[in-house]
Amino acid sequence: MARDTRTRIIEAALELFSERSYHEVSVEEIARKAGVSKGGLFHHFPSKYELAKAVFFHYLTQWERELGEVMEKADGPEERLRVLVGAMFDFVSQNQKLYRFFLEFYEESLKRGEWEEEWREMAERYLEMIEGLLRDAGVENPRVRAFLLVSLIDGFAFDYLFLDGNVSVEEAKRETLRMVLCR
Amino acid sequence: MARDTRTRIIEAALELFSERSYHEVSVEEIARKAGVSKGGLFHHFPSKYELAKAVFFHYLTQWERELGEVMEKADGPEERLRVLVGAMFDFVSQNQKLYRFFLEFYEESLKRGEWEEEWREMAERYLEMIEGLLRDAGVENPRVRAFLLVSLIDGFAFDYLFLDGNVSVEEAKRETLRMVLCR
Amino acid sequence: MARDTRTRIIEAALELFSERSYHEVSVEEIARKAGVSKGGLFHHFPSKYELAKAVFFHYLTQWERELGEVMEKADGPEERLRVLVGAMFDFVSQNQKLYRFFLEFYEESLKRGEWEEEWREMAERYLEMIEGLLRDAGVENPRVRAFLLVSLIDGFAFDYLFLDGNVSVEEAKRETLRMVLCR
Amino acid sequence: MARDTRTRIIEAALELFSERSYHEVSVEEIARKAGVSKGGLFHHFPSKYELAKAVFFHYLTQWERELGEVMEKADGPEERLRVLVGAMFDFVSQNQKLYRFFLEFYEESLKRGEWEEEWREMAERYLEMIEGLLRDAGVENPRVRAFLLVSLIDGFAFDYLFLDGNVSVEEAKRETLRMVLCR
DNA sequence: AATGAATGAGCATTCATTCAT
DNA sequence: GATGAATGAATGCTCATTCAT
Repeated sequence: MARDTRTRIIEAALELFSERSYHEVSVEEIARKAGVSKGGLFHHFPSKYELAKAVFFHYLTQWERELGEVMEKADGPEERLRVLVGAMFDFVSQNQKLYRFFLEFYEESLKRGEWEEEWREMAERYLEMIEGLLRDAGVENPRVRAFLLVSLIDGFAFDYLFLDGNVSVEEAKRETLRMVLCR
Repeated sequence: MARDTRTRIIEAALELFSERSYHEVSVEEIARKAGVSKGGLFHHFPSKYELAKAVFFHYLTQWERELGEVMEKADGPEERLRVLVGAMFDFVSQNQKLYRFFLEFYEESLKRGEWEEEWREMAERYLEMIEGLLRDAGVENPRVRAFLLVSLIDGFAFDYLFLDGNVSVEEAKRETLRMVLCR
Repeated sequence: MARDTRTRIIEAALELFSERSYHEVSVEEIARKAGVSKGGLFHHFPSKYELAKAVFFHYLTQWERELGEVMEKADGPEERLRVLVGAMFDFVSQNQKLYRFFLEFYEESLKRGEWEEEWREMAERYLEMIEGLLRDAGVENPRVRAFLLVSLIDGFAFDYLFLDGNVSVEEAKRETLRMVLCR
Repeated sequence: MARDTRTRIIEAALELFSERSYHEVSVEEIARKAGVSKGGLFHHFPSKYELAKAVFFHYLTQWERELGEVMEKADGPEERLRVLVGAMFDFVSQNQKLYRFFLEFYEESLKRGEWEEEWREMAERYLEMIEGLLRDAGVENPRVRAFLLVSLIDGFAFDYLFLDGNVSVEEAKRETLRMVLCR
């Protein structure tokens, strides 16, 4: 029951955070959508920020699991990279607004001076994984390229939101892969 | 005199919007910093949003002018592209937070259903300019690449803010250019 | 107009703080009583606590003025002491609840770590004045007695509130004076 | 077992009420400190106020017992008075904040319109005891003096909290005794 | 042009208390 | 006896905006 409510709240929050920004969504609204009272929500999460954190981790974990599954099936660095880039673009374009929430929460936590270590480590792990793939694929400067690939995806999430229709996701995947593997 | 006050407000707003997010900066604060009363500010700008718009255009215009000047001195598409990419990275890394405001305002205007023709045209002009350079440089799929280049820069602005130290801007310029020109 | 509102708020606050405790009186209530909106109240005072501070000083100043006037008319240390003790008891018994607010605010400021020099000095000045009178009257240990006299008044304010009917203020004045001047 | 929990709750509550004010200490906090659930606490006490009442009586009883023991050993009214005053000052200065809780609870109960009778009787008994000692010691107006002595102690509890360092407790005892016995 | 007093809706959070289990 | 999930009312405070002067 408790677990249920908690999950219901997280899901309601995610749905709302995906539509509007962190500051635009009120706790009241989340509670209403989850079918709990405001007090009930605060019984499960000590603050709006902590709720956002829970939402973030809930879906980050899920995303990491999905990514892992997809990549296991791929052979060789280039193929794995292709799968990775494909998954990243798919995620970004299918969860446009959710991605925005991720970036937004990222910032909010920075502002609170929380967590710098954890973020850095998480980002580092992520970057190193991509760097490894690029190195195995024989790319020069794999570190820099890994960083730029991540930037490209993050920026795409942003721009695709506003400029969509201009470019197809499939084309974007293909060109990105070509660019990133360029010798 | 009127002109002066207006400009002073815009400058104060920019400074604050460069440090904290749109919603975190209050009109009161902007007015105080500009040395005007709140009423005075609203005399010049009908709303906070319109002020943000003015700030945005003020600096966008300036940025376009600067970019134009720099690019005029460059010969040939590749050289011009090099100059352009260099200028974009410089701007982004030297005005990290300001860039965030640009993206933020971009969104705010979307929310208001104000993504008017004017803006689309601006973005289109920007993309076309880059697309033209890439085409002249003999790159395949110049349209997609132009979009991805812009995405890369936007994402870099975001990520560089949090992950800086990982990658040098100069290296980022070089690799980006190599990738974007990759045949 | 502004001054008017400010004063009206202070007066409304005082009236309420005299009836119920600091934490029991809500800002909303004060605003309503003063005929202002909550926002209006916060325009004049940045926080509930700062409003309380203003109330405190408003009446402290008034009390000091009144006390000064009364004491000027008295000759000789004993006579001045008699007048002082009389005024203190009168104030305390005529403004029972107000006195409670003073003590309460005193505490609140302590809690905020705001017991600044200013306050210590005020208390010191007060104690020294009484100490001086007692010394001039030839009392031993005038410092300790001054402190105990103040304590007695403060405690009387408290106890008189609950136990009144037991003791007449006039008798209390007379005995207090006798005790404090005891050789 | 039931008894144990009850006592544990009372002790936890006292400890917290000694540090912060009645309204600042939450039921949740008391429960946590006592190692009970909130529901468990409410199982033993129907409301926060009733818990406070229990705390109050628990310690009042203890205090009366201790005071009784100490005074039994003293001979003659003056000696007994000396012991009493000494014990009162010691208690007040060693349990500064606890004393505040007593006064605070006193008020809270007044506010609830509860108990006026009981308080009055308790206070009456207390005052009469002191009055008796003073009368036996040959003091004039023993009733008024008893009241003023109690006021002095109550006020001292308050002021000592803020102005300590100014006066030593031992000196305060001595002077108080001298004053109260003054003929 | 400019001031700043005033508004009102909105927000995150707290907390004593209830109740099904 | 005991738990802890849930409630709902209350609270201090923020802020873009309006308007009389």
